[in-house]
Amino acid sequence: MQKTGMAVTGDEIAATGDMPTYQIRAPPTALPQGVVVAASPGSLHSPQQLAEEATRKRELRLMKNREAARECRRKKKEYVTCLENRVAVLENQNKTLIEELKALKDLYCHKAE
DNA sequence: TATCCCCGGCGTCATGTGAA
DNA sequence: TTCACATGACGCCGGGGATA
Repeated sequence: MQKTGMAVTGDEIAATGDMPTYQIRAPPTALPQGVVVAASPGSLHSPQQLAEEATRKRELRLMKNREAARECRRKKKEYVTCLENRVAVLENQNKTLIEELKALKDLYCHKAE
């Protein structure tokens, strides 16, 4: 089973502290190989043809859902990575602010003396 | 080396949701 | 209301580390 390419580059998830705007890929313009477009319902007659049509529809649905599930997992993973990056950024900011506060307190104490 | 356990990825089904 | 798509839940499978 082939893998689809990533829609978002690493740069877009860079730890800037901002939430990235996810780029959703445009839907494929052509059906994958092996998928046969169903004949129009009016051209079906025998029970066998109906059964084949039903099978074709089911396979098409399964294939689309397979792809959708992959894409969904990819996006979820990307989202989690983004959150982890944001956590790291905020932790750094917090550390910096605490140090800054400490420095200001020291300064204030020395001036007060 | 064999076995166990955990984890991540996958396919499928059921269901929610928005658009036509 | 119907349809297509997105996503949560579930079970299965294979890889890799830990242990006897």
